[in-house]
Amino acid sequence: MRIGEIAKRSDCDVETVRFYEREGLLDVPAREANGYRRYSEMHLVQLNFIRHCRSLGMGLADVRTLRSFQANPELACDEINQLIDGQIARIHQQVESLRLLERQLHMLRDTCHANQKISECGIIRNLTQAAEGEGCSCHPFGKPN
Amino acid sequence: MRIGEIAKRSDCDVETVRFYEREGLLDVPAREANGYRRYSEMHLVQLNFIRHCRSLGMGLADVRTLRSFQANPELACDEINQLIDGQIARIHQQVESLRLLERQLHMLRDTCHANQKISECGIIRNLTQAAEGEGCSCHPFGKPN
DNA sequence: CTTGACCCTGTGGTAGATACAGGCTGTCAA
DNA sequence: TTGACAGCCTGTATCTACCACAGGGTCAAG
Repeated sequence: MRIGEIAKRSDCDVETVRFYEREGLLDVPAREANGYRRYSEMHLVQLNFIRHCRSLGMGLADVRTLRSFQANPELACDEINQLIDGQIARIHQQVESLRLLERQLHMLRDTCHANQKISECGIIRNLTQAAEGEGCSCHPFGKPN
Repeated sequence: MRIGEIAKRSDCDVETVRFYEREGLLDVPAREANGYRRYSEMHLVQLNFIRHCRSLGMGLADVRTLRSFQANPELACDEINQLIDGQIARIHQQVESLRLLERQLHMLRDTCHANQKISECGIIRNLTQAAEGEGCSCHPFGKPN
């Protein structure tokens, strides 16, 4: 199949397929006489594997690692477990900080309900006061990373 | 104060301060005779405001918008509410999809506990099978964005 | 007089794509 | 036959929000 078809069948962009090839994640395909890429079913499996890992939030470096593990089936799978555990920890961490963020935003939002002038807007006042180090009426803000 | 001090007092990097200036988020400071940037307390408030918004997960475009609102206190604050509401929706969305992701990763992790060979590893098998379109023993995987 | 901590500009890199520019190939209809 | 249009090619630039240099200037202390 050609690049347009494999892209459609794996639900991603044509440019993304070429990008994965450049990155060494997807095997280099054969070429037709006119220079067009010619993909096999194996490429489709590879591409779906990559997209699946990406949908689990893994970075391309992790995908590369998993693919090399696949290529060496005699190795022990401790490293795979570690990789997945690391991924779980990262995601958990992200969830926690985003939930905190969500609560902070709700509190901020509650400081302004009515349609009033900006000079009286609780949100702007809140954000500005925090910036002036005068504390904040709705919560103790965290520092950016 | 000089750039090193304002950076330290707003808990960010010197390069980041120059970056905000280039991006037009932080007012251009005066210069000393030797060319060094000279900041006032006003700049510190501006910088803290930016860092505070960033800590709430807002993008620099939103910060720019908020700063322009600050500069026009006679406007109604409907737009500010919309901006914050949009931010809340984005964060909520992110939390939800990450929580789903976390559950999926836990299920995936549960398919491999023992120290065994990769050829028998449930994780690799799971990821590969999903890629082959044979379904997945632990859950229905979502597609990447 | 040298060391070391600052500061300057400018450029390039990160992740994971996305979006062209500019050009070739292939197929269909008028 | 000609023209339109979709699809493919390479290569480069763009995006976010910075971080990390290189290569150089400035300044106070020892």
